[in-house]
Amino acid sequence: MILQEGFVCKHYTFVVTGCFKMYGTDEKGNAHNISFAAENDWIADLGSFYSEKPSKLFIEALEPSTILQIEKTDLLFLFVNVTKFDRNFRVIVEEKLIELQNRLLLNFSSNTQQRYTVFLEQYPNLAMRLSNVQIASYLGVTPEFLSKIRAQKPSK
Amino acid sequence: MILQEGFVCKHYTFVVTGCFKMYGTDEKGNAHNISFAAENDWIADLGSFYSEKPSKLFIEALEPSTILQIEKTDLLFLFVNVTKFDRNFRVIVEEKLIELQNRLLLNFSSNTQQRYTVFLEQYPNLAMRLSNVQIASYLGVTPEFLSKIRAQKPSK
DNA sequence: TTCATACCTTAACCTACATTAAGGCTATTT
DNA sequence: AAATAGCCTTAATGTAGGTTAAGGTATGAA
Repeated sequence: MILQEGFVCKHYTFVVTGCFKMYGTDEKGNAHNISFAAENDWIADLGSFYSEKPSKLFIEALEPSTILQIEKTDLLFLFVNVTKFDRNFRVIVEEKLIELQNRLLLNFSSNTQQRYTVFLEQYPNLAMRLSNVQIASYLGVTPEFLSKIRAQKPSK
Repeated sequence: MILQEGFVCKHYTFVVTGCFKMYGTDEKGNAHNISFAAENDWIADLGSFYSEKPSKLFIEALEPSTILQIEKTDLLFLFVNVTKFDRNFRVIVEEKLIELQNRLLLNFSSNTQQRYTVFLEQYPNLAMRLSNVQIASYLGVTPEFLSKIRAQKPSK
């Protein structure tokens, strides 16, 4: 667990090996996965990281993992002194924005069956290594309902 | 209408005055608002803009508006030659990512009543100038259901 | 071996929201 | 003044997905 609700997100984390989930909880205590991060991906609650306000999110390992972390002051130093870093982090964040925008649209405009199919196509590696509990939480449905969906599919 | 589904998003658009919506449609033809952009905000389908693939989204004015637009080649020129631009656009995109992430979590973890209340608090200006049809499409519900929600609230 | 824990599935019933259809209000056009 | 077109509302009926509860399976520990 590298970030807990109520604490400030102090690090931008780079995943070397393993896999993490970032999630929030509702008033009933149900967890909702916002995103996953596996090898060579970055993860942080950017809102909390920059504002230094308590986060509403958790970031937690799903497997034994190795990571690299950078603090805000060090990252800001790099942004100011090594211009390439602005570039690289701009591109990283742009990609995440595009991904999230597609996901929001998909959430609005398709049913769980379709969203599950897209997930399997888009992240075959994650689909293999994650439990259906985690995938259901990412799709925004209960594990029970995902199970129903899977039963309907004759597929692989 | 500055972007249509099926066309490549050729410009990053800055809104000087007025208001725009970016939306996608589902197979039944219903529109779903991804985001709004009013004065001093940027809007583009970044996925299409960078990949130069046809967009799945529309960007359309909701009011008579004035805008400034920059093309990809010109923006890339600025990124390479004026280092401040990487910085500024990184920050802009980070803010949008944070906003979208909050919204995704809200969509997962609260009901329409709560999402509507948050929208009113977060964007009081937009709430005033947009029709309920547009707000419903942003919240991900039908105008009929939004109407029911509003009837339950004794509020302003 | 037995027990514990975590995950997956099934099924009956329930709820939030969609769908359809209708009617009213306001603004603009003719 | 009448007609058209958007927008908002109400209400009935329908459906995707949630809830609850139970049982099944795999893994690992004692």
